[in-house]
Amino acid sequence: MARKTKAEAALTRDRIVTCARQVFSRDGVTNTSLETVAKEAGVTRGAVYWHFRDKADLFMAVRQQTGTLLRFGEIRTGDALQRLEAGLQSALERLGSDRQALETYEVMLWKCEYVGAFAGVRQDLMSASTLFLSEATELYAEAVRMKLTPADLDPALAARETLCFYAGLLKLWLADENGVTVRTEVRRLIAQHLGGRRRQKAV
Amino acid sequence: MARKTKAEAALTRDRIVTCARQVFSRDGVTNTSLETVAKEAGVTRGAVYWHFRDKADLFMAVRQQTGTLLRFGEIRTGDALQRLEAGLQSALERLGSDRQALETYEVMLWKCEYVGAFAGVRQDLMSASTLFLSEATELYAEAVRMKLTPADLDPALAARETLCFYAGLLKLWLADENGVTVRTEVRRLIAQHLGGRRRQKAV
DNA sequence: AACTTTACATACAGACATGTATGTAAATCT
DNA sequence: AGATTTACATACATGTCTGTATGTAAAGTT
Repeated sequence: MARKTKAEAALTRDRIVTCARQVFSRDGVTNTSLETVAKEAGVTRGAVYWHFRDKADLFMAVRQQTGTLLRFGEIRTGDALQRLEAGLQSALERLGSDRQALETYEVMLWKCEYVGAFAGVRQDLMSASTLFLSEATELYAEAVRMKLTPADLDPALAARETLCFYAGLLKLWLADENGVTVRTEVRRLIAQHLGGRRRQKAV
Repeated sequence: MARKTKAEAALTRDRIVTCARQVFSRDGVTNTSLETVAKEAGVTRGAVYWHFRDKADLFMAVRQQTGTLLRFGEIRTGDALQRLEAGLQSALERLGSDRQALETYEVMLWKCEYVGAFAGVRQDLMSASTLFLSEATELYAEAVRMKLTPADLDPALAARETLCFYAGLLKLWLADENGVTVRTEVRRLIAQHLGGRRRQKAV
């Protein structure tokens, strides 16, 4: 068969990643054969093995193609607590509107077994958590300095609690297709979570 | 081979479930063959297929053998907020001390793909969430009645936030083998989460 | 223009998993 | 005590997946 140009090859690679994401999110990572991914992408396993070492490698590419859902750095308006809230809100909104992000997180949180070659990926996720923690801790520290919160709020601890809240919210949101637990209340939930940090007026 | 008595058969079944849990938590559900489980339990696949219809059925048995981690009903001392806190604390403590519970939740949260025959299991988990919500909502409602919280606290919403917190905490706790995110701070985290609900003294 | 490398498709070999069918000796039932 | 069922072990039939080796025609290089 005719050899493709570099640009065409890049497109092929991208198609493989996109199809892998879709198939993974439908059938689960382990249950997906590279043959299925290849067929979906209109190529053979040869192409898949050319672009990726194995399934784990392909999975990494899926993650990278989507990137990070939550970036506090992109939020620039409002006080520290508002920026925290806006960060969470925009992450969850993206889940609802961005199909690629939805599929990727569905795979990562519900359709993947973090075992063997994938155990490293879990470490990766924990690194993301660490990053979240440092950003959120900094924001909470700023909130304390600005006296937005009670003075005794521990920024690191608050950040950890927010991380737990966020991790659980993501996972439950994805599973809550019928809107019985959290999906219909995301906005209020996030607002409440951050609102609880804010200094109370009185008793 | 000699037929076993009913009691012996029950022991065999139990051994299979126990070994399945261990192997699942080591290799992941999908990557585990029933042959491996059988060998580990000192039987053949024949025994496994006698006691369980297929792997999904066996997985259900693993879950049932361990049961629920969190039971607010068992907590009887303290006010409503304290009972909520004690429930969460005891659940997390059990993860640290009860190896069976640890393995089971490790499988459910990190080593299982909720796809195909397992999609139903995810619905099951959501039912558990619903149960959590109704219990927690009731406790928060009681807390409001007893004026332990600000009067405008919405019990249902607070319960949902606590559910998210709990779900994320479980998942992160399991992944945090090095204690870099939440494992070393669980007690304080839970205390803080519930403490945040309590009516503030003053500003 | 010849040479080399790329981007795949095709072919091959081996391993492994699943479900079912069948065999069987002892436990349980009547 | 004989008939029946149980609790498995064994055997079979089949499908599937992986990794690699090899082929190839055009893209890219010198």
